[in-house]
Amino acid sequence: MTAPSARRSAGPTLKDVAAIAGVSYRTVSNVISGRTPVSLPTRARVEAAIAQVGYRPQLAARQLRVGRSNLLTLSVPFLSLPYFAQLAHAVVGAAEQVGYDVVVDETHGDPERELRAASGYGALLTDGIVLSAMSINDTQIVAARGRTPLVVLGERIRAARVDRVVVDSVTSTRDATAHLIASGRRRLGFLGTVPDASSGASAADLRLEGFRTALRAAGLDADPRHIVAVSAWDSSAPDGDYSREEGYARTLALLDGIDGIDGLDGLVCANDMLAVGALRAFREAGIDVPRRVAVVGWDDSPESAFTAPALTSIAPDIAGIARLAVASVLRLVDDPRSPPRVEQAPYRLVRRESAP
Amino acid sequence: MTAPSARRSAGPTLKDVAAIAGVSYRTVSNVISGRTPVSLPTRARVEAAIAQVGYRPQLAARQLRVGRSNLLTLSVPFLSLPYFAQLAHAVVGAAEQVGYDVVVDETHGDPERELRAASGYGALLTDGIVLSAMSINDTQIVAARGRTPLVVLGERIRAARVDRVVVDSVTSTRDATAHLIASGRRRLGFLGTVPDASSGASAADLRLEGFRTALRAAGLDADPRHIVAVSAWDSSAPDGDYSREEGYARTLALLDGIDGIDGLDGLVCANDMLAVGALRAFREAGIDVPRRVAVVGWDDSPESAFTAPALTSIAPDIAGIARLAVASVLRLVDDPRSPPRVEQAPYRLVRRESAP
DNA sequence: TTGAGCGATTTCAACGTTGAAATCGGAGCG
DNA sequence: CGCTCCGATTTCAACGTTGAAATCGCTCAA
Repeated sequence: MTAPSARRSAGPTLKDVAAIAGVSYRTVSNVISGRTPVSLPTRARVEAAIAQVGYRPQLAARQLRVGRSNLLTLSVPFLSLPYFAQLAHAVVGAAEQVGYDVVVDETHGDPERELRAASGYGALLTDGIVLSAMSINDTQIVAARGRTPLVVLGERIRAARVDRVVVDSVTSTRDATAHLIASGRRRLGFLGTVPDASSGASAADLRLEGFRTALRAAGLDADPRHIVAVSAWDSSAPDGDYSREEGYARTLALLDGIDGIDGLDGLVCANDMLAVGALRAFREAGIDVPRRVAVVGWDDSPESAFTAPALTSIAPDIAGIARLAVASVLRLVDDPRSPPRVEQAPYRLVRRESAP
Repeated sequence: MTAPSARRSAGPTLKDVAAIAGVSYRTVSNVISGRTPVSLPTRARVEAAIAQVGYRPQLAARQLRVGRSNLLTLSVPFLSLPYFAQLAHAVVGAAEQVGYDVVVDETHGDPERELRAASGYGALLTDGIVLSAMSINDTQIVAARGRTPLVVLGERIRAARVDRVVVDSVTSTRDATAHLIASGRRRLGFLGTVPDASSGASAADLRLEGFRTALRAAGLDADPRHIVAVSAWDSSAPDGDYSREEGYARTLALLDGIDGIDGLDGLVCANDMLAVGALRAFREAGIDVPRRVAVVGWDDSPESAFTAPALTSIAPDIAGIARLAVASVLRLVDDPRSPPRVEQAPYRLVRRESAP
């Protein structure tokens, strides 16, 4: 005997409730929405009927009728990286505040998937998209963008052709670098440039720029051997290239260079994951942090207070980013022709043991 | 001048495409679904028209018609905890494999929010729910459960009244504890019981049970002072009580006891976050891990390979959990009357420096 | 006593899609 | 030459909800 073609779960509808309450189904709708006045006895009967049959509104029908889903899409490279996990946490929270749920998408940093996200996934489901892009630039985003409201996180280009929420990578990394210089470090390195030039000014590029800016301001220069790239985007890496593993491997390679670290006394990392890996490499090599080399990261990921030594890091205001992103995308939902804006979220330097 | 009542974004519909292609809108639908044969020239014209107007299917309408959304809900306590971030990553990936998107909800461990998740959120949106419950038990879940297919992650009760995917907490923690005993540890402690007895056998309780089982098997006994509870659920804690901060504070308190750690030579932690906090406390107190105290965690969170010392931990097969959970919930979607099952996901002990 | 006014309720239509079934048009066959 | 058959296409209705507007039933003022 084959399964009895369980076509629909056949939940109760407004009509079922209405039949029990002895009113028109429109009245049930009125009770639920609360926008139209309903007399007290009627409301009581309807609510009883709703409870009795266990009615639950069918959001698809509502969405079809009113043209809104109260859903947002959040697209990040890797939910498994602490920064993006924190971000998702904050976005889900911020969206909830305004009555929205969040659909999470992961791009793995894949340009094609990021473009697909920017273009709206080829279907209409959510009211807006918050995209944390890592492999595509403004031009590509503008070209791909569809009708769905879109807000992009992270910097690429100054020109405001897309709504963005950014944390100033140049200035923040300059501050972090200046902090090292102020504490007497003179031979600084940078870990985490991305060799792929095609994508334009990535966050890593901007952080490197901030690094150089601080050096220049102090009349210093960086040894090119101390500017360390991570590998290009690789879909096979489970967490991309801004990983602890990558930081560990690159730092080991740096130490294995013919001259060893050759006087390096400070290392600025493009993010905390790389810094965590670097810390381990230094620890294994018996290089004392911060005595011999000071290390700073970027993200202030939750584990940074617990690494050995605890990691000095740039702490972006992730909750602020999330709030701004959600507010921006909802502004676009309300008025699609609202001109693009770039919002800045604050950051601060959190000093811990690795660069006191 | 007020905004021109931007009622709908007015995207093109099947009818618009049909008008341009000179066919009925049903034919356009046929082209898109690909289930009904369409002649080559017609298909070409339709596809051109689709591209021309930038048509994108309205998922709400499809969902209303066919009764499915191809959406799943994942409900976790905190996306900001690595374990749940990993889980979300894995669930999103597993869902994508079968054509589903994932709506993420966070309960903060709040029993009310967990019940709301179990009951299906009072509205019909997604086809099924994967719930990682931390504060409610099987009985409560069964009582609250609504029509929406539900799969629960984590153990509570053996009786299979709800579909579950579990990793055996008792056995795995027994293994971890036995590993400490095998390496010569005799005075073991456990960090992370939850004092709240009302909720029944939580994961922490089961892990404690595994801990005791291993001791008993070795003819050992635990000093009650070495069984350390974390605080009860507290909505104000940003990451709940299984946090690095909590592990740090509780371990410090343990060290501050009148007798200090009093011979403690091994510590089993209910999860990696607590262990990371404990490692820091030991480090600050100058207590060598693993020489003086060996430490094991549970989760094998990504940072555990990079802590100082690297953390020995139980590694649940998170990808496996996710696959089983998605498969289970989809089985329920297909056949709501399918009897509840409990699926076991494997785990392994990953030996690192903290307990070699 | 009647009509205006108003809160409560109902009627009607539409949102965009797909399952089911009807229709169309040409190829193949007796 | 007419009939059947079958692939291609269209027609029809329905999914469950809400905006807009119509209607109902009452109170109150003239």
